[in-house]
Amino acid sequence: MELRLYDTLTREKRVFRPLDSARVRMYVCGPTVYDFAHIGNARPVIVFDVLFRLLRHLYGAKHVKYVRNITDVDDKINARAAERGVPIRDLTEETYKNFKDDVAALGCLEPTVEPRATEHIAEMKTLIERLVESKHAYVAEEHVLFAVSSMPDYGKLSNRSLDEMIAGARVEVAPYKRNATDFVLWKPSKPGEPSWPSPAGIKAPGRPGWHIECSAMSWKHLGEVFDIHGGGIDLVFPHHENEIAQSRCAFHTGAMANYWMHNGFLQVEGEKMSKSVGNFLTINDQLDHWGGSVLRLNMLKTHYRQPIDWTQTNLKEMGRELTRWTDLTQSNSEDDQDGVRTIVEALNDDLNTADAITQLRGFYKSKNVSALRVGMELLGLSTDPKSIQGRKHKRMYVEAGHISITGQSVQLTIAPGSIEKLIAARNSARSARNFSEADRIRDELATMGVVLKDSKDGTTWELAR
RNA sequence: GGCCACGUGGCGGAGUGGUGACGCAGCGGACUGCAAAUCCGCGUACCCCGGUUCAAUUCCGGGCGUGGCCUCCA
Repeated sequence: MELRLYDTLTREKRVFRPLDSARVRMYVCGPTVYDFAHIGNARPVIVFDVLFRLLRHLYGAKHVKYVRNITDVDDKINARAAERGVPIRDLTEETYKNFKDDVAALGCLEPTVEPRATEHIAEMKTLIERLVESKHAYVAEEHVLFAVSSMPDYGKLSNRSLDEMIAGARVEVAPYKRNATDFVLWKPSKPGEPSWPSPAGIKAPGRPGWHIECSAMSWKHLGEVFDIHGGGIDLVFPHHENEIAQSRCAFHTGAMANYWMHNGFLQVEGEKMSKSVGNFLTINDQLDHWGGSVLRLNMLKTHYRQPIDWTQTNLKEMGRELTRWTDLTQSNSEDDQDGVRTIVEALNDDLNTADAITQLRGFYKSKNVSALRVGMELLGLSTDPKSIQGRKHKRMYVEAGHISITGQSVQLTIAPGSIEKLIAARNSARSARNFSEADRIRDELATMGVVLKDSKDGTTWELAR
């Protein structure tokens, strides 16, 4: 089956055909760097990482360009920097670094380019000048505004008409706007706010509006029209709608991107995630409790367009399932391309990761080690057993006769040699049918986190999960 | 209020106009001194009401519920 993707604009699954198969181009809206990214932010990052991996597989790694921007100029950033009394640049750099660490822990490849808004002011101004020249934008009170009425099919992506939007407008309309739905391309900066010389003959220094940066960065790195544009479903309106308006009107094209993909929202324990409810989960915090692969698997077990409920129960379940898989992948195996083919087949159907995971379960059940391993790798899931536990959880691993510990240092209460001695003692008690002594030793080991497994080939042990 | 999604067994979660995916839990069994782990087996679900159809969980309409957007939030 060929790759088919659901396109928000046409509201249907369509066979994916890149404009240029030697250069598949994808743009995804990245974070605004003012605070730790939350678990909801992780969804598009993971989902589009899977798509990136799939496209690399289908078209070759060198033929796919994935651009994910960093928004480092924004009112929330200004506010947070002022609140903390730190320079804006320090805040955005620190936050970006944290984001990068989080995303790497989630098993995501780095995008081909990670452009920053502040490094594309020139491109934004060029776009704004063009829009003003072609009467798609106008200057009013030192702002530049996009004239929505200049674009007949504005609203197509979010499927809303101008009349509806005007009727439904709940915000008070700024007096300098010609039309209630016109949006800001450039606005004046107050003293202390980041500012640049303004375009369109405006004397006062200013800064860009929210939407123009993505039009500028996608243009710079991918061209006027490209293949895929992705992001969270909440960005459909107004952000993506406005990006389309800016780019299409600036370049006089019929489309900005050929496929618009949007991931669904996430809830936490059945409730909307919000700081006031107190269930606001950052990626960083979740990584304390779970390895990145567990978070990733938990995210991918639901199709990307479906809503997802982020719960402890599910995370536990995924942690256990992943443990079984990673344990199995430690055994030797021959290369097996069936695994890749099967997973690609599942993903080709609009990135059906849930089905892909079902296929992995089949590989596990049939003990197809190689297929399981390559399948997991294609989904970006680590096959390393150490990737299960979070940073705060200590787990010991027995490797080549040594015990190694992940996470912070722990007090070793027993050495591997002593474990062997206790097992021997227990086994002699068992052969003497002294089961109370045998069970006592087993319990003693259990309190140290050592779990015994009796098989006909003898007794083995592992650390409690 | 307007627009848009979603509603599947105890839980999670695919999918389909007509043979009950898959995982967890649960139950039964094998193995075991007993466990643990593992393996085998077991489940007639598709929010409600209409309509279309030989046949609907799947299509259409209405209702209810949940969520999202309409305020620079993935």
